[in-house]
Amino acid sequence: MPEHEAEPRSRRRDSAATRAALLDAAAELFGERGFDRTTVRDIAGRAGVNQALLFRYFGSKDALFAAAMARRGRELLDDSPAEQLLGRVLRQMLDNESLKLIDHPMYAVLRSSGHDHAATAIRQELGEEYASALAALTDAEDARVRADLVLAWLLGIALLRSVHGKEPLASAKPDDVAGHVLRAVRVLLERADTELPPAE
Amino acid sequence: MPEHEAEPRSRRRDSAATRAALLDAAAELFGERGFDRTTVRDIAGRAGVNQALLFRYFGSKDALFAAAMARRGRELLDDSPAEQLLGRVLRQMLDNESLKLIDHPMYAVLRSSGHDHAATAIRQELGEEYASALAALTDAEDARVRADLVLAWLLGIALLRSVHGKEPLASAKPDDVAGHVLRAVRVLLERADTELPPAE
DNA sequence: ATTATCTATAGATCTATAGATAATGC
DNA sequence: ATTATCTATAGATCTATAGATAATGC
Repeated sequence: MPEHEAEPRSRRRDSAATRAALLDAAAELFGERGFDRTTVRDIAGRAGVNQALLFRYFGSKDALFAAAMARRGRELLDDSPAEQLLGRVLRQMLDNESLKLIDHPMYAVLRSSGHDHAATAIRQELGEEYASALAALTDAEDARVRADLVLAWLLGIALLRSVHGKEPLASAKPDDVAGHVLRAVRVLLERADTELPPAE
Repeated sequence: MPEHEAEPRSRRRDSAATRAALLDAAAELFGERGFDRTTVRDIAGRAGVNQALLFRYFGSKDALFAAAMARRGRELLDDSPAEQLLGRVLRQMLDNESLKLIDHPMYAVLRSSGHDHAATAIRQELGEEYASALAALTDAEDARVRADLVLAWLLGIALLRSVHGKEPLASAKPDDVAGHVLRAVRVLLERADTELPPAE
């Protein structure tokens, strides 16, 4: 009988796999509950390992938070040309079927905001990179301010939809929402080569 | 020597004043640090009273949170006609000089989002009322979705500015920011009688 | 032999309560 | 006498660590 790779807790001793499992579990839980409401035991439990290993591999809860944010945060950013970044982020955020992106660091940011975590530097870095990409879309003098406003909108929409479940926004059709946002953002980012999502 | 009314802790025994002091302190601290990072001892300390009184007057930390949110939340809403609501909220949010509005329940919401507090019902109520007021500004079929998007933008801007201190947005001139937002929002709320703030 | 994993627990919080103390009103 | 306020502490967490156990690699 061959080994089932997918079996949750039949892993051999494998420090790399354990580290990765802890990072996955941490990203999910911090995204769902925020830093304070997530205990190291929750994380270790979801990862299927003992809670002491978390400290062995990451040193502290704070350091694990930072590591979890750093890992996933740059994915979309690195893969997208500036012109398509906004549309892609919107589509990821709004895709109701697969709310799998709940482990995107954005949610951890939303639910853990305003404290001095080790992850503060990483959060700022990511914010700067998103803002830069968006600012490149306009020639306006205050491009960075305009870009920050777009970023703020994205965060606000994620907050209201996924964190607070505000209706009717939470159940609105993704294309409709993205259409509204992209149309309004054109007013902000003048050089209007941001593409709308397909009508149907 | 006459009594100094302003002296922090020279109050006579006055349960109403103590209750009010606890509510004030709670609104401020929940707004600054969020629910989890604010301890009942912090609140009692800022109010200048013993921590046991908090439980005597409110029963639990959760109930105090709810009471603090309920008290201030409806002020601006009740005082503003729908057409001016957005502009006023923006001006309050963006006024750099007086960041006194940090005790507005919006910040407590931003910093304590996503948990099942006793205040959840009140938060939802307030959200509905703001959304209704904004939805009244347009004739569009999906007025409520559009209104939610405006609300999301306001929350996102507050989040990025006051909670994360994102630059250059945090230091941008209030009129510039408000101008951008109101201009873009016109695209969403078609019946465009939302007034811009004075140029200077 | 090495090292991944687990057991057990120290030490530091934090909410909430029971009951004592002290200031007011009749 | 009433009631606002304070003292002291129970009980429940939660992070982090020290040291024991057990699975792998040579």
